[in-house]
Amino acid sequence: MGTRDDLIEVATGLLDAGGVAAVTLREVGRLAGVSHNAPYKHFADKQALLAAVAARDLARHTELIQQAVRRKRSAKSALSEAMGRYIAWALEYPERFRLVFGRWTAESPELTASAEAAQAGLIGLVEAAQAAGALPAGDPVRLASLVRSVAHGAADLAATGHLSETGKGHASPQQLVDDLLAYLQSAS
Amino acid sequence: MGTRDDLIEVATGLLDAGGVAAVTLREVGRLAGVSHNAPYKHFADKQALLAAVAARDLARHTELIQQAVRRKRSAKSALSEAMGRYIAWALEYPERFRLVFGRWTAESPELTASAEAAQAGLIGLVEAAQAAGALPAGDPVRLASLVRSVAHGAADLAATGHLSETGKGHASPQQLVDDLLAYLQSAS
DNA sequence: GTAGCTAGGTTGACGCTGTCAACCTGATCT
DNA sequence: AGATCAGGTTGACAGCGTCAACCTAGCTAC
Repeated sequence: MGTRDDLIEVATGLLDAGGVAAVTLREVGRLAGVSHNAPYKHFADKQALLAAVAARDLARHTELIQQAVRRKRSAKSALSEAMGRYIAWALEYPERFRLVFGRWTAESPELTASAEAAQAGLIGLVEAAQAAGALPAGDPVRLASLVRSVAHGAADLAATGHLSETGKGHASPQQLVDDLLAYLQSAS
Repeated sequence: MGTRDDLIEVATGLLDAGGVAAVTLREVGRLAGVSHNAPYKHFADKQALLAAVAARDLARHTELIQQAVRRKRSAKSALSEAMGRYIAWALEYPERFRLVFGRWTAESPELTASAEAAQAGLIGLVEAAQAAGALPAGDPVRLASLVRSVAHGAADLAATGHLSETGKGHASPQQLVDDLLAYLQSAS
């Protein structure tokens, strides 16, 4: 039971339970039933293990979004749902979210590939929405960045508790994204 | 030279230089010319030291934004500049930015006070822009959250290198904010 | 003026961590 | 059969956060 995937699995559990600080190579080994140094046979580094966790999670999540999107008819509601899933993921697994979108010192090719695939999918959605008249014309890459920034920023602020600081008037991240899409439509 | 403010200063330097992992109580003490345990006379915890760093930085930065905004005439350009400073800060001191807007386990009253002041200032800017017809009507709190989400999301993505992943078509965070403001104006 | 309190500093220890080095073992290839 | 090697082991090391105990200068109360 000391396979590479086992270690990733165990590390993911620890990450969810206690944040990135709780992911310790020794504990990962212990929970996987191997010695404290066994992880070094699969990962050069603690960073490398975390990168593998992030890459697997990002890839799975990206695919999940794309599956859900394929079932939608309206380009606008597909965009909304894609961002909704992004946000829901960030709120349900904030530690994974923070890990995936944190600073990567050693670039993992696995990770960047996943990220690029996600980005490309989003741009496709934006182009479809533009063709349907739900979004204004203009560089779809730039428009996609705008939509993504709102979703990412709202999700991050919400996940860290910095959105509801005023106490009331609390708009959910999903509502903020939908607000943006509505404003964009009325500006197109 | 082992005063509380000295320790905060030293910790901030370490944070900028090598990330939050490089901030070690022992090194802080060493650089401040005191023993490895002296920081415990001023801070209960490493967390408490980091909270103090974040609180001071957030307060200074918030005031810097408000000063700059007071000099502006147009509400819209004031909003743009406020968000611009927010973004510039995030890009220049990404580690401080990440620290300030990360998850806070032990809530520091200093910190939440600063954050609330910043939020209130932004809401005031939005209301002024609405009165000037540069932003659509609607709940100013919600609109402020939207603007803040874009700025925060774009800044975070840019600071972590996740915005320019497509290689080209790179819109700067500031451009994204201005795009949003332009769309909002044409939708008002 | 002296006794006592206290803020701030010190040394030393503890367990935990990431990481390195050395050694072992069973399967696979020649 | 012998070599290679992926994968696992134990043991060590320095650095970390933290706790406990002790020290000391300066202020306060009497």
